[in-house]
Amino acid sequence: MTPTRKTKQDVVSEFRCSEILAAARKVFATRGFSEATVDDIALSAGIAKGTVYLYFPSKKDIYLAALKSGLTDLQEKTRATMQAATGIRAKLASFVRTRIEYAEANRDFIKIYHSEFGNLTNAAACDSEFQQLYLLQAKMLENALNDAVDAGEIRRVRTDFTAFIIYDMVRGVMTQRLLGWSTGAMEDDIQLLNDLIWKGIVAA
Amino acid sequence: MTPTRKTKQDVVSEFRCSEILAAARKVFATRGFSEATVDDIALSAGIAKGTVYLYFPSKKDIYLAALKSGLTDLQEKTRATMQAATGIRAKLASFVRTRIEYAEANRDFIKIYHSEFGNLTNAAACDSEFQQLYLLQAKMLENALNDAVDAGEIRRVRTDFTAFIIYDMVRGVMTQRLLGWSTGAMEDDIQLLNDLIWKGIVAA
Amino acid sequence: MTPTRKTKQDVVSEFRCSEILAAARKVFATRGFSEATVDDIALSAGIAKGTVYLYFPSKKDIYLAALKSGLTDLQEKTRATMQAATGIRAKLASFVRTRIEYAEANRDFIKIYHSEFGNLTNAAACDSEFQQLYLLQAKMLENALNDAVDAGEIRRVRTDFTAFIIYDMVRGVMTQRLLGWSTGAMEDDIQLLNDLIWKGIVAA
Amino acid sequence: MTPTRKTKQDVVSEFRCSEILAAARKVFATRGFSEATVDDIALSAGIAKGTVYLYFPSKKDIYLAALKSGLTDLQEKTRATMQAATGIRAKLASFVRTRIEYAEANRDFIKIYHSEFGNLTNAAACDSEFQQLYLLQAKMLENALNDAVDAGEIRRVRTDFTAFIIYDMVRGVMTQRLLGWSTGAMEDDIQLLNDLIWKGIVAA
DNA sequence: TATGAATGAGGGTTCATTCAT
DNA sequence: GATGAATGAACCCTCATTCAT
Repeated sequence: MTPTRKTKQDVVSEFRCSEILAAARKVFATRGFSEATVDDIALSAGIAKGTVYLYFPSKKDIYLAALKSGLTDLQEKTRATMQAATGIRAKLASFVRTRIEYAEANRDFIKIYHSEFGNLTNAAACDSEFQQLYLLQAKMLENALNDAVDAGEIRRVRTDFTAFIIYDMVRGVMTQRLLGWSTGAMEDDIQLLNDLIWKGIVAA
Repeated sequence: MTPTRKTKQDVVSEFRCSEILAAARKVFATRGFSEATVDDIALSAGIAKGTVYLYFPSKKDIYLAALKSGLTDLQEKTRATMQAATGIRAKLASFVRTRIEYAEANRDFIKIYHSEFGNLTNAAACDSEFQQLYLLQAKMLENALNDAVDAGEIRRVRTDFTAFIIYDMVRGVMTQRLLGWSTGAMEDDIQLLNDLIWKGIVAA
Repeated sequence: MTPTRKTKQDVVSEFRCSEILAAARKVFATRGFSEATVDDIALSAGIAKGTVYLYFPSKKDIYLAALKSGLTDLQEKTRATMQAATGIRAKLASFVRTRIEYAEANRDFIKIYHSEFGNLTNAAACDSEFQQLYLLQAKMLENALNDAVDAGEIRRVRTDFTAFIIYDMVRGVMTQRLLGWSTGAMEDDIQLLNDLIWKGIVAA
Repeated sequence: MTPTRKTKQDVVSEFRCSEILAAARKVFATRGFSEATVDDIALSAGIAKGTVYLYFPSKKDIYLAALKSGLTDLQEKTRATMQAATGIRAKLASFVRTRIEYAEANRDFIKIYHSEFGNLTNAAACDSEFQQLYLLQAKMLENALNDAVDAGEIRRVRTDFTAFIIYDMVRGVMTQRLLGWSTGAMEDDIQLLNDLIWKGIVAA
């Protein structure tokens, strides 16, 4: 009936791809790109090495696909929840909560994500599309901040700069929690982070 | 009791080491650890590959030494300026300024530093002493915050958590500037960052 | 005694075989044995890779079959036209014309043929039946030459040696024409080659 | 004294290169390019695989170097003896003798040479400089023939075509002898070949 | 019979490390 | 100490062959 029906082949193929990507995320998260071998990934996915190459043309492509799929997913979830929220305070809270919850549920991806972010200054990454994907994350915040400034909700600040800083605050909390450095419950961390973003360090 | 007088050999040896480390920082910053070769480093240092191994037992050790020396340096400079400052606001401002100025002057090191920080969750880094070195950075902040809370300078917050967040805000600005993403002058960035740390996003 | 009647299966099977061999000749001629993949051949034959293995047990066997079928064909055509000719001069002319025309019409096969001939000294080819097939080609010439010597048509020479040389002269012209190195029309080349075989270089 | 004195390094380096090339010729002659492995060559040269890559950037380059050095050598020897000979008959005899003796003394190289010649029609070889090197061989003959025609020593023929044919006659004899197909002594083969080139098949 | 996804052995190449000079 | 040639382990990727459907 529906014209774009997936064939059984497509379903199997997609399944294999996602299996490989899941295995890849685990391996890359543990070993990093360079230390990970394609054999590791294949083994972890329970398939033979050659099979991996039926679905991805190179190790680098596996890595990028793993990164991109997670990045797109996170990006979309963030966008959706921010859009659903009303007012800058709620929007910022949505940004914070969505991402910290996502990190909790996708630890392997977040490790790769942050690792790659740390390497953003390498020659290899500089001309890649990934800088753009990263910038996009901050841009969402910036747009929300711009609207809030226009609406008089918050004071006038350099919104691009502020957006990055909020982005980094959230990233830092993700890392703390990933490494088990945070002593608090996730809800406490979220609330405190919201608080700091909103009120700053100083006493009210 | 003979004081630890440096022999001429020691001086030459130290000089070679620092030359190699400087070259290594440049190479690692450009290529990343895995893509960098010992030949690259030797070439950049103007010596032969074998000579490198007279001063460092392995490539990994060069990397760690480059990281450690920079980290210790940054740590010490931060500590000193914070100690010289009076009051939490001044201390935080010292933390911010010292680090952002350091990043501006030591771009190669900061690239390695941030790259490694991104990989902190890798198996390789997990059991290393480097987690401790990173934690130490935040600990300085935490201590200052604790003092300030005790003195009633700022409201009572989870100081460990807050310290990390401030640390990450500063790290984020370093990255922005390193990548040329920041549109402002360094002084403006420093001031705005101080402002945001102190007052938060919302209008005062 | 039932004659060897071909079943429908046999016909289909033979057809598939010849299709695969035709595709194989094209691919092997273009890429050479090692660079050609079974996938290339299957694709060129318009069938799936697995299907190839229903008709040939291995890549090497496809190659040998392609070589052998062409070789047998060429051999038979050469034999027939030489037999039909009367007198050594006419027989040699038949040999020359048949082969050069065949090369013109079966470029793919000739490429493989000459390539394999060049590899005749390789360990792989040495113990094969192909040396015999090659020798057979020259043997036809040798027999004709022997008859001519016996009949007093030509002077007494080492006919085995001479046969090889004539064989090589023809092969050389095939190659020239295949590579587009010959500046003349085919008929001119044939005539001149006959001339040189018969009269040698020196002026009559 | 002489400014372009070879350092010891250079001598050792050249020696290694020639050792590797000698080993490569043996291996390539036995197995052919594709079946030969770099390990085979290294083993045959008595060095480690990695060492090969200190002297040649790739397997292909080893092959081409082996081919080129032999080809240049053969070319130069042929040129020199032809130049020293007076009259077309002597020049042709020089061409024949030089090459057949060379083949006898450099069997490994000749195997590669003829194998490569057989592959000349492959896509890979078509745009290479090697076609030119091959053409050069025939060109020497062609020039000599042109001079002879001008001097009235021989009848007027298409000298380019004739040159190729003589070239192929010699090549054929080389192959015969390499394969042990020739029943005669080398001197006999040389004389008979000269004879056939000069007088043709027919009785004088 | 036909398919094409899956396999895994094999090879070219790199590069950290060693060691004779 | 300084050198850089030599080593060989390790890894990415290819592709002939198999086999479940």
